Amino acid sequence: MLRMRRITDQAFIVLAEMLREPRTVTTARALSEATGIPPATTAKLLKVLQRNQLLTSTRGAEGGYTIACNPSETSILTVIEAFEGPLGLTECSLPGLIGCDTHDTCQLGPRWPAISGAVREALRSVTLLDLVYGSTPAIRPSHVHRSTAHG
Amino acid sequence: MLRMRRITDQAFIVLAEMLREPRTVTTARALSEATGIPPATTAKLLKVLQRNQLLTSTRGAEGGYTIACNPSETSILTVIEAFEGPLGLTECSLPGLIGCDTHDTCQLGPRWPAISGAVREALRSVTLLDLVYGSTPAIRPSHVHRSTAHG
DNA sequence: TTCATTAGGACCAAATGAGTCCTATATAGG
DNA sequence: CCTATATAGGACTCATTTGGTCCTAATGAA
Repeated sequence: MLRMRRITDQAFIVLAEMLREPRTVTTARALSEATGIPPATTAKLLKVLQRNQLLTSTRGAEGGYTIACNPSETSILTVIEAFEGPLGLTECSLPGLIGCDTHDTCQLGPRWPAISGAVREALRSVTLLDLVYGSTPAIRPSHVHRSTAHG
Repeated sequence: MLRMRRITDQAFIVLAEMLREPRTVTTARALSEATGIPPATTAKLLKVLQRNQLLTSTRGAEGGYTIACNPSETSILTVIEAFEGPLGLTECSLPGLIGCDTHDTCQLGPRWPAISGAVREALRSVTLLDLVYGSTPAIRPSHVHRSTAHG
């Protein structure tokens, strides 16, 4: 399903903080203090990022976390899917899922994957670097409407 | 926040069912039976659609619901926002919201709205008609990758 | 050995969500 | 005017999810 929980949001905040000094080893505690996110939550979220190869970790004294990915090549979709699982708009559109409860009666099977694909693409087109230092517009103007809705 | 609950999914199923015979008045009960969605849930969801001007309702005997929008001009974003509220990727990016808890420390304020905009645009580009009878590709090929992820 | 630090769970309380149900209101038809 | 049929709008319940905490094991530097 299409969702983004608070912890994913917090992961971006932590990543943004880490990207201020890439290559540096930072402890969970330090990141918690820098961002204001509760220590235990910060620790939990860092483990997820580590398990998904976005960070490397070193245990023990002088240990901590380091950015393990190239921020200009890592899309925010990667981060989102690390926390939320594969992004689909509905249960039906999840890859590998054959059918949901109402699958036999429902009419809208075939289109969802295309729509999910479009959303996925929008998220894939934004890198971590864009997110933090939004210099290059990774999103082409034609996709972004600055007009009415979120003015 | 970015999310889509089951009830929104079910709303699309109900809408798809109604679109088979636009202009017809259908009762909640009939729609429930046709789709397999529990009657009370169907009723609830129809009320939301009605309140958002996507359907018109007639009370009393011979009453029911009718499609009130042009399916080829109504985007699925309209339906999603009817149920989920304004679509934003994070709390920060919600229009009108000044700041979240971590706002002062967090680095990624300015970019979120653009990203949300891109997702919103992807959803806005698909109409109800596309969804049900997916004839015209409302999503331009460049946005839809058919390749790896949801094969 | 000791202390700092991550790994990986189990655990809990609060919030959220799906689904139900009840009462009020409106309408067609006899 | 009465009755049966529908929607309107909530309140309510139960299960699940989620944010957050905590505990124990493993690891590494000094």
